[in-house]
Amino acid sequence: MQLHVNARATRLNPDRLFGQVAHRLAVAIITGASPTGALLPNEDDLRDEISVSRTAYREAVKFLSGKGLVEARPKSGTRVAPREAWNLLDPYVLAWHFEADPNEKFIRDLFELRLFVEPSAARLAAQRRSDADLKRIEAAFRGMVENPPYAAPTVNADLAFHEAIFAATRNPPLQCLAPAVSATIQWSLFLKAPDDRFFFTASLIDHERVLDAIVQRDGDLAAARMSGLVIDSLNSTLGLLAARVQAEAAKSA
Amino acid sequence: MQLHVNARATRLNPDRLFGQVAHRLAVAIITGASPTGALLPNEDDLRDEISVSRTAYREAVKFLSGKGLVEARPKSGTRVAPREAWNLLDPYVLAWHFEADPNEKFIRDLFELRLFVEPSAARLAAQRRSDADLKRIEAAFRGMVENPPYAAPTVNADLAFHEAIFAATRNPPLQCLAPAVSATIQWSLFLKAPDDRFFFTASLIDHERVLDAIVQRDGDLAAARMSGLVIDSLNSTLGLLAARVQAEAAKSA
DNA sequence: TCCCGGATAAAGTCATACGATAGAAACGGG
DNA sequence: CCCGTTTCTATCGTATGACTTTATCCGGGA
Repeated sequence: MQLHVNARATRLNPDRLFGQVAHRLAVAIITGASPTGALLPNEDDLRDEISVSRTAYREAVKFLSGKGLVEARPKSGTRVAPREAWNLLDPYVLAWHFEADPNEKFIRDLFELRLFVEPSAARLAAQRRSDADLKRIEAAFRGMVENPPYAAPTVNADLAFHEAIFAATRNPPLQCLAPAVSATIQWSLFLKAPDDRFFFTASLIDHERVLDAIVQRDGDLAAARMSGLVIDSLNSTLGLLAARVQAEAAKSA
Repeated sequence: MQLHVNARATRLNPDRLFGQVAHRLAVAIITGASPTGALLPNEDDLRDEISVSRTAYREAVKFLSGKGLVEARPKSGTRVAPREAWNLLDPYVLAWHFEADPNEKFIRDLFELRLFVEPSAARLAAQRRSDADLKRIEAAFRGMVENPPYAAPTVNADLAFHEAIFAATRNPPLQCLAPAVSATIQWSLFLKAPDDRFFFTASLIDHERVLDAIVQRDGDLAAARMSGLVIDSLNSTLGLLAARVQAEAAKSA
């Protein structure tokens, strides 16, 4: 599974060897191909499997250990950490999930988190936004309107819209949740049939209503409308997931 | 500044050399001693400052780059990344902040985030908790009651209480915010005069009321009471911060 | 049976070398 | 004198082999 759109720099530079190794290991872990507790290929044995030096391999492991994906201990080896230890909100970890099949529970959980956070973020944005913030949000919205539905620039504008709202909250830790929101949006658009105009139009209206509330500096209204947006997006995404599951069941039957 | 309590394993093993280097660099970055865009000590020059091989140094940099603290590019050097790129919700990044002076804005921002998230988490916990979840939450509460105020076991029990609530939500991405909540608690207790019994008793009552709502499986009540708990904690912490600032101003005058 | 200590395997650290690349400086043409 | 091109060089990236440290395992002795 490959995502065609990837707005932020949440992807390791593929030119770098260590990045390729990290990506490979991470995807194996997240998809479950390497289950919890599994030993990673021994640092020496690994040279046989993929031709890469210990240096590059070790740097990749260090990178992953910082995200809680692996644990290395002398003598016992380097093992896949239990999922509870993973930093699921890390931008890289979120991005690596796109390489795996869609996990309905995970996507629901992300939407649930989003539903808790993003309306509050919209409230703060409405209250605290500067004119520059507003310009940025408006520009993103215009990008959604003026480009063809589901095209790459449109998706990027959608992501930029939500990111701009987070930026307007002036709360850096809160802003760190923007990648999680982006992930739900990308999942939603990834699952969608690219000719589904109905949802796109509805989504556009949802966005416009949020923007309007932020223009008015009406925090409560912005929060309420953002809730509506997220719920609409969740419902349509869950519908798509169900359809996908059904289609796959029919195909294998 | 040194925090005496550190419940989770959010601290790099200090026995490992690479961990010491990473810690040192991270603290320098977070305190602002190494400002944005500053070049990190050259990989070769660094050997003069602290006697460490390139290997250990590079692994430390890789570790930090995964958290957005630094950016390494061939030739141009390894530079401190802009703060917007930092993953402020990463457990390590949160922990490293304790090595710097308290940053009021940052602590306020964390509390703000907590106020958005934790009441919702409490609601879910009340709705979804298993008996085992409840046992865990109750055990943590007992740990707060039965140990002396502000002692290490008490603090750990406090952290465990909130972590258990997150665990009961059955939402792994949401659980990843537990370290951020823990950080606010640790800041609050760090700033507090260790003989302040008044706040401790009030906090205990707040916790008991939340626990009671979870026992009753009353989601709305749990959310409301958790809001109260967080707000009480925020207010007392801000008071302590103000007192601290005042004391320092008086001392320097 | 339990405890202690050595063997051992794996990660951790070091030193060195070479390759690749982007920026800087030197150079040359207009 | 200015600007584009070339060359140079500093710095990161990768590779390799040796040595150190650490934790587990296992066997011997009390």
